[in-house]
Amino acid sequence: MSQRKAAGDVGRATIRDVAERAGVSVASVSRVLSGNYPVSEDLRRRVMKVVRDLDYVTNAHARSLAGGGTPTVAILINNITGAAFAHVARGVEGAAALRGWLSLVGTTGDDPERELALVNMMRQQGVAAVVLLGGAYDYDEYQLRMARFARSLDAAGSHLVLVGRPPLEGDVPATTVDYDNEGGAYAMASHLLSAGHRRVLVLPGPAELTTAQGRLRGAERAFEAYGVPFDPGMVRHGPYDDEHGYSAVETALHETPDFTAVLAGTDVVAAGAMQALRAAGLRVPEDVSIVGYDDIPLASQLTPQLTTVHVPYEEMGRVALRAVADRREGGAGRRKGTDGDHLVLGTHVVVRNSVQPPVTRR
Amino acid sequence: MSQRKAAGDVGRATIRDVAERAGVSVASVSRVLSGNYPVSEDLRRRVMKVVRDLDYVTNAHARSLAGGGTPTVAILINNITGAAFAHVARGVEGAAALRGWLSLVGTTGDDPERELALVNMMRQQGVAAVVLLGGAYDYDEYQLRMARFARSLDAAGSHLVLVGRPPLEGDVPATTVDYDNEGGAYAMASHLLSAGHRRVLVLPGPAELTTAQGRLRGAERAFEAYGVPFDPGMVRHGPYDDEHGYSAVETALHETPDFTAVLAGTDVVAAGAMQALRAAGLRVPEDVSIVGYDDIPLASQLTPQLTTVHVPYEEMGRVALRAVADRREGGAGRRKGTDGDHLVLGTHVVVRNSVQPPVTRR
DNA sequence: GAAACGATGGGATACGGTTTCCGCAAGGCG
DNA sequence: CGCCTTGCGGAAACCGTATCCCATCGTTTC
Repeated sequence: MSQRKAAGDVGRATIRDVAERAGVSVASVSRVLSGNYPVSEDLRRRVMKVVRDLDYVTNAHARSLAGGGTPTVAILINNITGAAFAHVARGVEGAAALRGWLSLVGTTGDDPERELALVNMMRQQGVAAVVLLGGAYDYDEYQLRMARFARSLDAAGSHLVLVGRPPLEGDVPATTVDYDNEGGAYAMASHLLSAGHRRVLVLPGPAELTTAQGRLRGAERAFEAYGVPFDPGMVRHGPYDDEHGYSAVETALHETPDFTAVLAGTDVVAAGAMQALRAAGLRVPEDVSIVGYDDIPLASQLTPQLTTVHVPYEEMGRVALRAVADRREGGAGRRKGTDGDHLVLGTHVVVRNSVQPPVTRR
Repeated sequence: MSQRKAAGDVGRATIRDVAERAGVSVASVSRVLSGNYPVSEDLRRRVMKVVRDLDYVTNAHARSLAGGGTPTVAILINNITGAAFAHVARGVEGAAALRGWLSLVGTTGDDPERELALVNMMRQQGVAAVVLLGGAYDYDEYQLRMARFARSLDAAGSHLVLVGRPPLEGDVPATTVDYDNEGGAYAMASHLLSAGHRRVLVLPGPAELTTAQGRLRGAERAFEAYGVPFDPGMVRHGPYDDEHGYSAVETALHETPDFTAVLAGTDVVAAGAMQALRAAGLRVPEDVSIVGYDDIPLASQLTPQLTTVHVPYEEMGRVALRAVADRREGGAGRRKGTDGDHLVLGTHVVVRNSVQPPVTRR
């Protein structure tokens, strides 16, 4: 089993092969390729010819070992299938590509364990930054582990960026790019209340997810501001998917059928809710109004088009990448000074056709 | 600017640091960590303690340089926002994670140039395989370049997998995982024809995309089989997005308003078409029937729920990964023999509520 | 015409691990 | 009691590239 340098070796060509074949030193080849050192035209031509002949490409691992290499951002996403996250990822990727950075997407499958494992894996890859997408889990232990990762990434010269979740507590070296989650929910609920709705079915999402908590809080605050008593019995937690929207409405129609509007924690949940109402013979928005959250493309494709809260997901992705890029430029200079560690982007209600003033029913 | 080993060095810890601090040799540390060599319990304990203290992780680049390292699959996707591709990606990632492989997603932004650039970049990364998602462009030059990449990936010990597009012509070392694209379109069109529709607006997608071509061909064959003349004037090409669906229907309502059904090349296009019909005061499916293609979640969230062609996207992703994994196991043994280079998965029509027999209109 | 200098190319070394080859100590057996 | 295994730790040789330092050669200047 001779491993090395068989005559007709099938492995990839190395810089040494190129050098040998061109009759020059490896240093010269490296210089021709990286271009940061003057080389004679003759040498360049000779080397490039061999490079083409051998179809040589430099080994990225070796390059980054030797100090060079392209900065890479890792994007950790719960579910590649989620439209909102996909938009953030696109924002990050676009901004990364602009700077010649590489980006890498990992999927956690909604599993906190896997998320932590991936962060670790990224650390091994020596990425410039890890961007974590989506709501955090509100367990103490989870938060603690996250903080530990932030510190250890920082120690390794990398950096943690949290997108779409609240910042970590305490003095943790992480950047957060967030949006006005609670404010959006407040505005959305106000929209419903000002249309005259009083009995509102609230489907905020999973109870342990920080985004769901914020959206619920925003709704509560709106009720308070309007002087309308908030009935906790009208809140139904559950996953961010259309099945939950469907089943929650189905159950509610039996248990508390007097609601005139549904405040969904997500456009997808709203879509499920809409199906359930229709299956029960109710019209939207004539009989029941519905609003969503996120403003993913689906929102405008539903019938009726969904009134929802617009979240600047793609912009958040761009901002997140810019944050880590800037921090890199700043370098050792002002490491601590201008932390600017918590950026918050605005949200706003997009009014479409899924809300009408309530009518007495049944 | 002293680079190396300052006392309070902030860089990541190396295996040498661990060895020194534990009072053992680097070899011992490596053995403890990789676990493929017997070590005494005492040694293991000592090393592990230091590893924890220093929060050490092995450098993935160095490891893969030295021959070890985790196999990595690169997934190249046109648009991370496209639901169908996202499902394939999820399939690949799931199967990869199962084997302990890493996966990496790159986005081409529908730009053939960038796609080729990314393939090259992946080659540098030394990935085990490159999975290319989505329809190919039907330019000769493009196909040729793809073939070249397939060969050069193969020469570098990697492998190209084409998913959801027809195989490359000639003797090219690439695996193709495809679905019965034309057959699905045939079945879908037949469904419409057997319901009695004769004047059908066809929105296959971009003319230069192979998937769109296949879907159009399937439809034509169905018309032929039913003995119904196929009117090329009813075909409108355009991008795979809802805007195209909307504007195409809008125009068609002026130019050829006698159609009783829309055969969309994609569920998203169907969604756009549905909006346009409704904006024109037409009901779906009472006045006009609509069918889509892909069966992404959107299809069942629309009102009415969309009759469409189910494509096993996630399964395709899994199959694709299995194909490269198997090929790796097979190793040098039977490199050429069992090529099994072209796998085709079945499609089927999913009947929902967007089709009705036609009624005379206007 | 010689010395100083700029432009280039080559050799050696570092990057952070893995792995092979050795050597030493302990244990088993005759 | 001595010799031969067996087990485990240490030194060194790579993996493929970038870069530092030095040698060389052709110019330019005094």
